[in-house]
Amino acid sequence: MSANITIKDVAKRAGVSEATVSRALNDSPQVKRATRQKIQAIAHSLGYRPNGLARSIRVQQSHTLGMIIPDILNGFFTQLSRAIEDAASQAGYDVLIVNTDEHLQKEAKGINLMLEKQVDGLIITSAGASTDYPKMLGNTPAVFVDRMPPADVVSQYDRVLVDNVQGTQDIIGCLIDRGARRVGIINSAVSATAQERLKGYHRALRAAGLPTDPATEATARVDGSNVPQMARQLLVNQKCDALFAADNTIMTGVLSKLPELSLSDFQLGAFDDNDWFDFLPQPIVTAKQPIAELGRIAVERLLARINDGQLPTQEFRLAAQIIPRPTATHP
Amino acid sequence: MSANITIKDVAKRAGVSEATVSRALNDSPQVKRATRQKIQAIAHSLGYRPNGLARSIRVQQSHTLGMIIPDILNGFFTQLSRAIEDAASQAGYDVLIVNTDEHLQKEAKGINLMLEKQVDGLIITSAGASTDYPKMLGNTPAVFVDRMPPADVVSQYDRVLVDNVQGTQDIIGCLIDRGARRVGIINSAVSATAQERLKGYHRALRAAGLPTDPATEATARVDGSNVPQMARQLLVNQKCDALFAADNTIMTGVLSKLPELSLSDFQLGAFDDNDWFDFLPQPIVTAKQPIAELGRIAVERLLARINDGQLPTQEFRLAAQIIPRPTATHP
DNA sequence: CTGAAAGCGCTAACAG
DNA sequence: CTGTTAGCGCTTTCAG
Repeated sequence: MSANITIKDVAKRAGVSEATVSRALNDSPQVKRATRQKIQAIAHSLGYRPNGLARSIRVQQSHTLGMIIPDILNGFFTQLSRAIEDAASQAGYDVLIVNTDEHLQKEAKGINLMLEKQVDGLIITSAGASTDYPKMLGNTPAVFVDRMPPADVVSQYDRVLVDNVQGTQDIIGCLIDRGARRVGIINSAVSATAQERLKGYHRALRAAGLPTDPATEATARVDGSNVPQMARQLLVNQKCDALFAADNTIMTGVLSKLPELSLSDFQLGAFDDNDWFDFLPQPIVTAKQPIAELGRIAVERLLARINDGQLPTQEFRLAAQIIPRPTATHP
Repeated sequence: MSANITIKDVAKRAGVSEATVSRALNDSPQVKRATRQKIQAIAHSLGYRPNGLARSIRVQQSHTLGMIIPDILNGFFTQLSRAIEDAASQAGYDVLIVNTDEHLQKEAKGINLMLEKQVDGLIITSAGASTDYPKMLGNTPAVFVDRMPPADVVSQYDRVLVDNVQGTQDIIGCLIDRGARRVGIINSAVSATAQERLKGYHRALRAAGLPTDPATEATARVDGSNVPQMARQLLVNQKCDALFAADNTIMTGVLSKLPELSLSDFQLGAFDDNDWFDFLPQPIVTAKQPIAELGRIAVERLLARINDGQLPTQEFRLAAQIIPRPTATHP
């Protein structure tokens, strides 16, 4: 951000006022064709580049969206961020991304940062239910994706999520159809989502007339560090014949433990799909989230709210697609 | 970016001038302790949030770095972006990310965007050798990571890369040590990098006294669409007993084709490592890039250049670490 | 220690 | 169709 050439330089060089240059550069129809072209030519030859900050500050909007995600290394969020970027850029908006590492403090810092950068709106995947979002956000529009805002303020925000209950129920149902009689679950630590997935798990068991057993239900730490040990606990000690991992990270933890357990004849299910699951010897039944859709709707909704702050808030629930995996290629 | 409360509001409320508020908020030592605390309290109670754009425009720097990457879905770049974000934020800089999808046009648009947003510097993983960076960038500092800038302007920019020759040579050498006699390569389309990796491949063959054969050398399309077919060509038609994939994307293409070829007794090597490679039945020898280092150095260097535009440019070559994979766990 | 005033680069009335 | 003027929110001389 060094001594750059400004609108003033162009104006001087073109022998017109700054206002005219501004108009010409913005293709205002109310400037003579000839002048406009001349000005644009001069601007180009001078290597003029508009200062977006100055513009934003003047017009009172940045045309920029902020996005708060907990872990960019997690494939789900990488894809989500990609989807959101695509949708936003199609609407002429840029997006700023901040990683929270699931830390509330980093999240707070990130949100602050974005507000200072004057984003027009925020897309948030919350790192925790304890944050006072209304106070943090002020009147900056926000939509929550993938994770619910804290219960006491849900109704104040739009949210777009996947149907966790149904998705989980489908997976477990599929495992049972294929012969599972004792299904273990390693759930995530994210409260609302975890509850829904647990509910789906229970429903599937009940629907099949199988008993629930607290001994087959475990909850992973947010960093996943205790997952391998839990996998062992459930598959070996508890003799589960199928194991459900409630998300991406958890499934990875499970997979890392499997070789040393050297079991056979058990099934695997997981929420969130990964392309490379196709390459594994052990098939995994997954629920694939409609990530592009999630992103598209979130952006759409956020932009709508930016244009009309009074819009009533809404919840969007999208169905997850079950990928049974052992099919054609996996006999 | 709606009607927010400004420094003026705080000043009025505190009965002081805007200047004093500004000083107080920036912890200037030249404002009386009492006034400062009072002002800060008022600012807080009013929910005042500084307008970063206004500040940036005034002080002529944004404390923001821009990052241009070709594909955020590629694990290598996700990790790289993460590393860069970490390093930058530690230095008090934010980072803006733009995805190019390997499209020169998107890259140009992205760079433009960042410049308009007045980033203080740019970290670029170039999408093509044909771009006229000096013209695009003007005097905004930039460092190139992972991919060389165009040959005619290399010397104008800092670059931080991995030692592709050595890394590849190590992988191929390892495959040969384990018995490979006819090693195929599917190279990437990225020119400079590809040449280096091909060189390493040739060197390893020569060192082992093996012949090179153009029939065992293929080049993937940038989108990887023809990789599966190439894998078939090399492994089946050309009867290679080992296959080297020059990057992440290519390896994925190869893996997707393997099941239907149902071969046995062949080896796999790849540049770029992925955690999930550990879970595959077929071990893969990889060269793992020191991504955190790459990011750290890039940021360090960029910041140094921001502070001193006259700094002589430099090239950093980091060693890739070979992961032989069939070890302890893979007998 | 604090205030008044100028100005970063840009756009939006308001005149002409 | 174009110029003049004012001002977005902030920091920074320069005075006091």
